[in-house]
Amino acid sequence: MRIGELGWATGVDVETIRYYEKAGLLPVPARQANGYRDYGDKHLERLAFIRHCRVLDLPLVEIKRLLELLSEPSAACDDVDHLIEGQLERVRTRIRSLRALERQLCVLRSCCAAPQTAAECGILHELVTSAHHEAIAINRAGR
Amino acid sequence: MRIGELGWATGVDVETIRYYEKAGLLPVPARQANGYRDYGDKHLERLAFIRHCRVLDLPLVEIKRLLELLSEPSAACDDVDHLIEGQLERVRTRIRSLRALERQLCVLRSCCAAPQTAAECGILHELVTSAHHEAIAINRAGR
DNA sequence: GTTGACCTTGTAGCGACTACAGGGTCTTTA
DNA sequence: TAAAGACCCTGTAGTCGCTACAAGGTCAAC
Repeated sequence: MRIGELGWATGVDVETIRYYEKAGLLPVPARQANGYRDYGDKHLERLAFIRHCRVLDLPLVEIKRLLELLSEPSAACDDVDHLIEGQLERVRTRIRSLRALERQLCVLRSCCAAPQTAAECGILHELVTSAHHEAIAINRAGR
Repeated sequence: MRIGELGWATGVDVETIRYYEKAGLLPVPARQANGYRDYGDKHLERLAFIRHCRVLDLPLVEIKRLLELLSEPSAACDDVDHLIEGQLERVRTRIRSLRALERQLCVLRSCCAAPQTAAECGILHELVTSAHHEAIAINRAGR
């Protein structure tokens, strides 16, 4: 099948497919007589795998490693554990960080009482004040 | 003060400060006789503001808008509400997405029973299977 | 004078795409 | 047959927000 069909089958943009090929994630495919790329089931399965890993937010370099392990059936699979554990930890850290950010934004939003001018804006006032306090704190902490 | 001192006072890297200046977030500063940038309190406060907004994960383009509003005291501040609401919504969406991702990764991690080879790896097996099912689902949904 | 910290401008790179530009191929329709 | 539109190709550049050089200048301390 041609690249558009592969993209249609996997939900991956054709330009992204070409990018993955260039990045070494997808093997160079055969070509039709007119120069068009010609993909088979192997590419389809491999690209679906890559996409699934991307949905899991795994970086390409780690996806590459997983693909290597898939092609080395006798290799030890502790790398796989480590990759997934690492990713899980990153996700958890990010959730905590975003939770804190959500709380801050909620506080900030509550500074807004009613439509008014920028000069009277509670949110802007709070942003400026918080920034000022943070700069002072940095100075005290010796950054 | 020179750029290093400004960076020290705000916790922002000197290269990032120069980047912000180039991006139009910071006004072009005065220069000392030796060509070094010379910053005053105005720049300090402004950069602290920018940094604080970055901590809130606001994109630079929105920070720029907020800075504009700060310099137009008579402008209506509903833009500020919109920016903060928008950011809050983005953060919440991202949290939900990461939560789902966390659950997936936990399921995936539980596929790992013991150290074994890649051929027997429960995680890899699950990744491949899930990718396959997703590709089929995409076909059914007409993507 | 030397050394090391700091400064300058300009360019390039990171990660993961995404969007052209310029040109070729193929099918359908008038 | 020609035109139009969809699809394809390679190569380059851009997005976002930094971050890291390269090459060279400035300054203070030793």
